[in-house]
Amino acid sequence: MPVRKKRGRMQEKIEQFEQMCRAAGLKLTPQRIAIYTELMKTDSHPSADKLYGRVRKIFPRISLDTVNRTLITLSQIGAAFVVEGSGDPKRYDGNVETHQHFKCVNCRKIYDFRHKPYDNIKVPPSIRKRFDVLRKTVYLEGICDWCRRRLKKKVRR
Amino acid sequence: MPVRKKRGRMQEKIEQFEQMCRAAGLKLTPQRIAIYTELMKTDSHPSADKLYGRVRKIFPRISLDTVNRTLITLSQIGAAFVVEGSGDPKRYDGNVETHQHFKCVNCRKIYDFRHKPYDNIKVPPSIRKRFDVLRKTVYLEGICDWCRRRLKKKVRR
DNA sequence: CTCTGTGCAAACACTTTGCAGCTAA
DNA sequence: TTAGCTGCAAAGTGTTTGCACAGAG
Repeated sequence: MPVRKKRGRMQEKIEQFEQMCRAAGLKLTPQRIAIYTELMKTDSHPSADKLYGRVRKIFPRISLDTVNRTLITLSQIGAAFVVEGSGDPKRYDGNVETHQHFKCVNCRKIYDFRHKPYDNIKVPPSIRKRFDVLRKTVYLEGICDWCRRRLKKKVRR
Repeated sequence: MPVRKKRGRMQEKIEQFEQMCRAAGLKLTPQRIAIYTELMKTDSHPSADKLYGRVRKIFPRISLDTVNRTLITLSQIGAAFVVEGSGDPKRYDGNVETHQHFKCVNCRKIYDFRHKPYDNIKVPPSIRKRFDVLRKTVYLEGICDWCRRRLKKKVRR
């Protein structure tokens, strides 16, 4: 894979990102672009702090807060997302029988559900060979009925 | 459902728990049993702090640290588990195309993978009716090959 | 009696918020 | 010009650790 092509793809992504920002009425600050670029350059699912370390090499005066706020913004416009579940304090489940979770991103409540077809999800061989899989689950995220009703009432923020 | 039966099931669970503790060489302290009991009484996936609040009604002198440590112990012997992903700082993913995650519980690294059959997971109607599902994914957890090799070397801690 | 488990206190890690000044549009 | 964004500082929230004593086995 020629470097040429790689650089081209990144350029393309950044242009798309700029469009997303404009569409959402967001300003294109150099910090924002730098954070987005660094996030796109890795597949290691970095935390805000990790990214901060990388972006700082280019922008020594950037603050961690900006990184944090920018990442929240990115996930709001769909340019990135928060890895499932991360960011919550540890939560425990005493039900060790097979079941799945739906988590409301608004109120953070977790609803249990059981759906038979999910019980027998097959782990692909490529994974099974490389890793010891201890747990597998289907994870759904969204807005729960209770929040949906509440959010509708205060439509215009 | 008669109270009789409910109490019976709880009793049964606690006895099983006591056996698990003995099998693991753990002492049966009243605090441990109280924490386990409270966790079993709910399906709300409480955090350590939430449980602390409840257990304290019975054990006013218990400390939050004990609750934290006990919950870790419970998940180590398989009497409970940590809800997927929770407990990590927020981590971000810039790859918005469909893919899945495997997370190593030891080093916390998250590996991307793509498994076509997982792309078209059908959300059960009961969920679709109640909730707005914004994201669905299969989540795998275990030990990665790198950690497995390292862990084997220091077998007897 | 012994060694695990507990409570306390302090340190640590991560995130959020308010504010004043800066800057992209 | 001006709304949105940034950097700084401080506070908030959750977790971890070291230590001395207590209590289960």
